[in-house]
This record gives sequence, structure tokens and C-alpha cells, in this order.
Amino acid sequence: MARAELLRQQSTHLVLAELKVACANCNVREICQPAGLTQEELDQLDALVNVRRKLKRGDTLYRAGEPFDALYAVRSGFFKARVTFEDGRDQVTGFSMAGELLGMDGIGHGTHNCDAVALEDSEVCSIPYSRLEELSREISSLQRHFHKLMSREIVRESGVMMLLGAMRAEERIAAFLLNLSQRLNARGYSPLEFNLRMTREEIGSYLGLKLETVSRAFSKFHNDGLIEVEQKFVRIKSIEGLKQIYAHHVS
Amino acid sequence: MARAELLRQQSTHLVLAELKVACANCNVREICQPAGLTQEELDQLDALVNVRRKLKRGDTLYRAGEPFDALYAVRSGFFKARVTFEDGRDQVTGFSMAGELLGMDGIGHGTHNCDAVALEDSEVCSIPYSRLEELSREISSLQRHFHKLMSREIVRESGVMMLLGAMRAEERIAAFLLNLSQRLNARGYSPLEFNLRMTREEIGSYLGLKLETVSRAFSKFHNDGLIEVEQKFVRIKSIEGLKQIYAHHVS
DNA sequence: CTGCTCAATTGATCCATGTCAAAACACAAT
DNA sequence: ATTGTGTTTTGACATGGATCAATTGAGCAG
Repeated sequence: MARAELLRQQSTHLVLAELKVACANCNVREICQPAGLTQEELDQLDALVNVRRKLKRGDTLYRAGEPFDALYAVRSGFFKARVTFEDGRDQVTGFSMAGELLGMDGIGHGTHNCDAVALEDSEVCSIPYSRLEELSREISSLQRHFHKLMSREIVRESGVMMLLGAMRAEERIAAFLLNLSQRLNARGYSPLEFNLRMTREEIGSYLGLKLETVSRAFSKFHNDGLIEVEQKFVRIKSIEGLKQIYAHHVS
Repeated sequence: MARAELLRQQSTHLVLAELKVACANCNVREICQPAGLTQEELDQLDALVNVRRKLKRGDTLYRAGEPFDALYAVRSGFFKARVTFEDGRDQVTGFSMAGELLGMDGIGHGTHNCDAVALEDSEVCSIPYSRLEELSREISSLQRHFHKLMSREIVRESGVMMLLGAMRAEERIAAFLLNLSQRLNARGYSPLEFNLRMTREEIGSYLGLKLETVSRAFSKFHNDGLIEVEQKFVRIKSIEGLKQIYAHHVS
């Protein structure tokens, strides 16, 4: 093994050790910290979330068909979930940012249903599912919290069905930008200026559109003064304007 | 109160009493009977699933915005789930038949996210959510089973996203028929002959298509000898033919 | 800096599905 | 049977977004 490689690994170990902080101090509170836990319960939770894993851009966290045994809390970075069809067609079914939970699709049949791919260098905490089950039998607020997260995923997906089934291209893209903005805001980032982590093609796949259509919509919103776009950078200049894109629909 | 009305109510009570059978004997096993329960656990389950409710065609089991407090197991009949938009547009997000579970969308935010409407006279068992939570802390196979059902709903929805985002009209409709056929089969009904409970418009809404497009696809499949359709009646003549509709896609 | 590759933009054209309209049909109430 | 209402089918036409193609730009390796 090359000396540089060895050094890199050692330094990685060092970094991992530093990052092995308690869940109680984790900035990704929403997942692993349902309100109202005792100190003892917090310690149990800490023991549950045992492994932290780093991924480079392009790495897959898991693939469709692989056995399921853990959920993943995104600590930093950005992921896409992708379902592939028999004939090779695929579709992006969601994007996950820091503070969100990944992998709940695997519980139902014991194998993952989609690929989770890092869109930038990322870090996750893995949460062994069998231990989550045990612990949530003991800590009812954890149980309740976990059920809520599953249910919200169901609701999120029916929102996407609405996008895909009932909205036109520009409405979908306006809704996409607003959703991204709102989630970034909830995580403490600027809701008005951000860098897209995904390509136009990935946005298109998620929204059931071709990349050219996504690009054209961005250009149109830009010309209409609703946003500024330059490559991956987006600045939203009029939240209201974007909302009107799909509010102003006449049926 | 009119005499006829009184009589009707009394007779309803009678029917309810008759139907108050134990979960152990219920034909809707998949929901309320995770494998391997002891007699005591079965009795507990029995007490959990307390209220049976009858709905006439067109009745809503619950509406978006109403407080959530129970899940519903469909004992007989057929439902659609529908999400309505601010501007009045709506979309069917799913169909549920006997043996399936309804209402998991409500857990996340404590209010229902969609309307559940009976498409024919139906009967459901209501399962108070707070008691389901309690009981699933005690009976781990119930807990596991419930988690699976939630997860499968997530997987189902990402399948629909695939339909809506990546498949063409005829592919969507072929997939829809095959899915219906497979679910009917799992419930012990004929997978090759059945009556649709929903209109072309409802199918279209679910699949992101207009009713005319649905009708044309049915006619085309009929002419191609894949199915027979006459109004609501469908006979599938070639499962393989339907599968090839979306397998034969060249990308 | 140069060349390479991949992402994004923009224009021109095409086509799958939507839209509009009319007729046939089914079912329920009277 | 008659009438009314909602569903389905079918045809003619319109259009939003896909497709095809060319160009520009960004990021990266050498």
C-alpha cells in the first residue's frame, strides 16, 4: 500500500473519531431526537446509532435488491433515490439532504427497493433496524416519532404523484424550487440562494420531464425576473411569483 | 324520528352484531393477523379492532384535514384515495380493496392528507391508532407487521411515480390492469375477469391521463385481442400480451 | 494554456396526448 | 316506456413537451 494512501486512511480514522459525537450534540436533531427523552434514553439512542459512514460523490449508499438492515440519517451531503426498471429506464424518486432519513423503502420486503446515490461527498449515520425496533418498543416517543417519519414519506410521495399527474412542466419546476427552498430553510440554510446538487437531467427525471424542458423553464423564470440561475447556482427573487405559477392555473 | 328510520337503525344494529366476529376468523387476515400470535395476543388484537363501519357508495370514510385517530382495514368493498389541490384540481392517489389498510397518511401530521371515498358499498374495521401503538410495543410481530405495511405503501407509491414519470399512456394502463389483476388474485378473486369499480375518469386521474385516453387504450387492447372490455367488465385474454406492452419499450 | 468531457442552453420540428364535440349507451327515477 | 343524468366511445383538431441537433460553457487532467 502506498504511503500516501496509508496516511490518508489514518487521517480518515482521526476525523471519524472526532465526529463520533453523541446524538445529543448532533446537528441532525430531527431524526434521532424525539422530544422529551430522559438521559438514560438518550444514552440508549446513542448506542443505537453506531456507525458513521462517509461517501464520496457518486458512491451508492445501497442498491435496489440488496438486503435491508439499517436506516440512514444524512448528517451532511445530498442524495438521490433512484428506481430502475427492467428495461433500463430509471426514475429519480427523491432527493435527501442533511437531517433527512433514508432507507424506509427496505422494511417492507427486506430488500432495498431503490438505489441511494450521493450527489456530493456525504456522511450518514446508520441505524440498525432491528435495534431501532427493539428500542422503539421501550421508548414510546421514539416509536411515535419513527411512525411519523414513515407516514410523512408516504405523504411526500403522494405530493409527488400530484406533481407528476396533475401539473404542467413549469408548475412542477416552480413547486420543486419552492420545496427545495423550504427544506433548506428548515435546516438553517438560506432559502433564497443555494447551489443545486443535481443536474438538469436528474431534476427532469424526478419531475417526469426532459432535461431540455427543465432548462427552458429555468431560463423563462430567469427572464421573468423570478429567479437568477447560473449553472448550479440559484437565487430566488420572488417566492410569490413562483407560487403564482401554479396558483394561477385556470381549470 | 320516522318509524322506517328506526327500523332501519335497529336492523343495522343487528347486522353489526352478527359481523362482530373475532379477528381470528376474519377473512381479511393480512392486516390484523401477523403470524405466530398466541391466543392471548389474538384476544388483545380482537379488542383493538373494535368498531366496524359500513359505508354506502359515495360516502367518505375520512376527509383531508380531519383529525386522524384510526386506521381502517377494508373488510369488503372498494375505495379511492384522493388529494385535492388549492385550486380545485384533484388526483386519485390510490385504490384500496378488501384486505388492504387505509389511513396511514394521517400519522405524520395528525390530520388526514387525503379523502377516502367508497366506490361501492363497503365495510371497514377501524383500528384506533393510539391503541395500535400500545399493542405493537407489546407484540413485536405486530409491530414488525405494521412497519412492513407502512413501508410497502412507500414502495407502492414510488411505483406509481415510475408509472407517472417514465411510462407512456398505454404502458400505464397495461400496468394498471396487471396490478389490479394481481391484487384480485391475491385476495382469492379471479385475476382474469373482474368488474372495475371506478370510472375511466378515476383511472385517468390515477394514471395522469384524460378519460378519453384511457378509453382509447382499452379499445386498442380490445382490438388487439389482449382484453375484452364492456363498460366496467374486463376479461384479460393475454397477461403476456399486456406485459409486453411495457416490456417491449425501446429506449 | 490545451484539449477533453460532460452539462447546459437554445432553436427547429414532431408527435403523443389533451381538448372539444357529438353520439351511443347504461342506469335510475317516475 | 319515458325522461334525465352520467359514462363511455369515437372523431377531428390543437398543443405542450419530446426529440433532434448545434453551440456554448465549465471543470478537470495533463
